[in-house]
Amino acid sequence: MESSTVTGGGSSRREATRQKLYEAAVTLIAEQGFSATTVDEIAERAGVAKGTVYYNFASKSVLFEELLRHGVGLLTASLREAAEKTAKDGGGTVDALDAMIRAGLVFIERYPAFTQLYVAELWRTNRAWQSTLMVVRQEAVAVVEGVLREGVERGELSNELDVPLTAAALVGMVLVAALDWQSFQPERSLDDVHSALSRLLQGRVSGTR
Amino acid sequence: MESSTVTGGGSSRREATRQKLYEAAVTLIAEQGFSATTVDEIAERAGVAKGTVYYNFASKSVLFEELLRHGVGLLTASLREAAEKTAKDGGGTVDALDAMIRAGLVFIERYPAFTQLYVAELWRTNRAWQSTLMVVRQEAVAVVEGVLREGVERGELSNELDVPLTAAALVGMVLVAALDWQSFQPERSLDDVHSALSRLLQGRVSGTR
DNA sequence: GTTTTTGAACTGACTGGTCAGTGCAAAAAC
DNA sequence: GTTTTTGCACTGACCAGTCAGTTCAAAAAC
Repeated sequence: MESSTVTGGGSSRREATRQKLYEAAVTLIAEQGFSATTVDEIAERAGVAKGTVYYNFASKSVLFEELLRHGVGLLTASLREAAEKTAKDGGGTVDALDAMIRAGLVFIERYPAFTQLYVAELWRTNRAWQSTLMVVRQEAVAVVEGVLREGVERGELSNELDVPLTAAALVGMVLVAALDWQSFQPERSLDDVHSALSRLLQGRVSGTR
Repeated sequence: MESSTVTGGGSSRREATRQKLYEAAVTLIAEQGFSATTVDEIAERAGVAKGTVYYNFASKSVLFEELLRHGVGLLTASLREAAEKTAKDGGGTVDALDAMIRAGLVFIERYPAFTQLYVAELWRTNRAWQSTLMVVRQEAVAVVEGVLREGVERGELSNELDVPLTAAALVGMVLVAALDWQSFQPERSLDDVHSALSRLLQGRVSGTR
């Protein structure tokens, strides 16, 4: 029986184990933080022995770094797809941003633990995995920046717009609103959250109507 | 000389020691996280003996909780003051929001470590200090929600506006933009950041001019 | 003289990482 | 077709080190 090659990685027994370890680690680290999560816990949750963790990953930190890369890879792919699909359907820049907001919300709804963990670690300094985190952050923000920049070039967005800062602000808006939604108002629908953010993006906050 | 710490002024000798401990703890925990920070480190950084930590605080967790309460107290006071001052000067709701954004940025510029730590812990679950965190979060968000709600009542904001979600989104926008600013573009001025966020708030993103 | 701080020793529980050994399915040898 | 070998993936007991929290006599500050 050979490789039913799923995207990017082979599907050996080993790969399945790694996947289980990712899933176990992401939940535990999101809840407790990296340091408070023990390798024993991760192994137990994944249903494997502790030694297996070290057979598959060089160290606890390396497991975490690869988890980060894996997760952000999924996010950027999703954002990029949303932007491209909008462009192909003849939508403008604002439509693309709106589609990316929705894609971001869908991602966070699906992988809340990863999002939580990412936010918690992103601005720490002096950590072993800081360089990985920087790279991975830039990948994600770059997608948003790209759409903004193109919008400015095409005259659809104000040329006074500060691309990097606005990108960060938009990402933050979605991130925090979504985490708050998940944590404190889980009964709300994704559409609710999306329309509230959409309204904010399009400046339809002021005015009585 | 008072260095920038999250604590306000104290009077007794004991209070001074507590402040030194807060200051040491906030930096270390922001950088490394709660679990990775040892009590020995905190004591050393504060320049006191380990025994002093336990003379002043019942435990490491209690020290952390009191730190949280104090820091968020300062933030909410600052936000509230900004909103009230704007109201007194005859500004509208949007002006009040703008003033609060600025107040938030000033706070984050002054206490970056506290902000970082707060964001890192806010959405965690199953932590000992979760209830403290919830209370403290609500205090802060309530200020923003209050201004939004009043704006809707006075017809200055759309009555379709989702108050809690918009409040969370605004807070997130400021938080993430500011942390990104501090971490990745520290050369930018506060005014730069403020005007970019202000533009976003007022929907002056679209359009060429 | 009372409050606060010191500083070093100690405990008991926990943690990241190691390693000799097991299980097993496919390949090789017969 | 049966037996033997190979080597990958996994196991779990074990180790050396670490940390929160305690204790306390003595000093310092007030």
